[in-house]
Amino acid sequence: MADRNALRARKQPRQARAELTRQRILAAAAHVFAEHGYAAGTTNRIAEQARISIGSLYQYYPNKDAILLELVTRHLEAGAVLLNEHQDGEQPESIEAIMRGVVRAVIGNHLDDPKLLQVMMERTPHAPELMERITRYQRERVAYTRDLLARHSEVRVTDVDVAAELVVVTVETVVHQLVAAPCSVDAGRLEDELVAMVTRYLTAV
Amino acid sequence: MADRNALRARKQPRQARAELTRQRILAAAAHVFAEHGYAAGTTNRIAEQARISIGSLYQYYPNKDAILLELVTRHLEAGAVLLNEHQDGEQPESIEAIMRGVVRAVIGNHLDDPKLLQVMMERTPHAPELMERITRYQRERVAYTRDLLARHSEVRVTDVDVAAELVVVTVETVVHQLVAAPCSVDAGRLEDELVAMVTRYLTAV
DNA sequence: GTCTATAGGAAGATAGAC
DNA sequence: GTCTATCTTCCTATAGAC
Repeated sequence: MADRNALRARKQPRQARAELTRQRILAAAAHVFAEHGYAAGTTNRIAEQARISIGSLYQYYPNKDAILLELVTRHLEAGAVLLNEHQDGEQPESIEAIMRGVVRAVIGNHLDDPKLLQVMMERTPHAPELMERITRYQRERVAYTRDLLARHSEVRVTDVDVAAELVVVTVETVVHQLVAAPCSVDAGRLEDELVAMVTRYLTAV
Repeated sequence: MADRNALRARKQPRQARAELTRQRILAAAAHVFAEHGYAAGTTNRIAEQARISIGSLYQYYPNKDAILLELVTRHLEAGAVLLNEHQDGEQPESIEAIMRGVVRAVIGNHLDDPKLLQVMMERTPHAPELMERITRYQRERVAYTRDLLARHSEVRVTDVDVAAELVVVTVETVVHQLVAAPCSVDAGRLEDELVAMVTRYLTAV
């Protein structure tokens, strides 16, 4: 009994430290990838930024892609959380209000680190596991949007499948562009107009 | 006189051959980049595909990025040509017809090699010359679109600057996505709906 | 002008001491 | 469990023969 407690007392701190180290590596990787890109964001630099040795890094992650994969996974999870938060207000809303919520959520999830997002996007075609995860996430969002459009009385489009695909792709990619490239016109205005565009598309007579 | 003609006779074939070799290198590079990506699309592979030695390749291009830069330049030029072709029919057209022409032109310019396009996009943030060229091209298209919207009587948007930026970004990025990722729904339908979306946005009362 | 051979350098990942 | 030192690999670019 006393032995078991002693064992637990020793083991738990170790696992907690390990989890903390993983977090440090992820945070360091996010920083390094954002600053240098994927190729120049070397594992040595990541280890240095995390203040651990390169040998230790490879004890927590088997290779460089695995680090990026976990970053992407967390990014998608955060996105899902933001979207669900907004869905929780279940009162019947206008299409415009719903679309504004979606656009805000997507912007919110991308705003903190646009350059890291760039790296994720540029690496996706080359890492099958990454590709598969992002594709699946996108499919879920399209399916959810399809149901939303099918149910909502304001929606006038003939083919909800095509419309859902178009709306999801449009919001995602346009937001990517807008947060990545600080363009000449005001960002707030562009948000308004993006919402207006998809709303008019979905509700036009 | 005879000497000059002899010189010309010798020189011209050489320049023609040289230009041909450059073309071969570009074609090979397009193929290799599309198949392997930028990093794994090595200069050795490009030379091999072009059936010349690596040493010869470096006599025509100073480095790897210069090859990609010329590919991008030609891609943008081809895009400009396609867009201008459609503008030549100067009869007053509906916004929908104009937008359909633009979307068709962008799709046409991207359809032949979506994967090469991916490589161009992924490399752009890391090569300043590339970035600058693409940014300039985009600015020109936004300016042109702004004037078009300002003149056209069907257009109802309040701020043509914001609208032009949004429309250009939307068409470009959505088309990129759609040609890159063969998605579940029909491509032709998506083209129609993309046209419908921007048209309804621009002409909504 | 085209080639072969290689310099020169950097990156990912591992071995083995502690 | 963490570190240092290094192995292996591979790429860009060049030198120098022909």
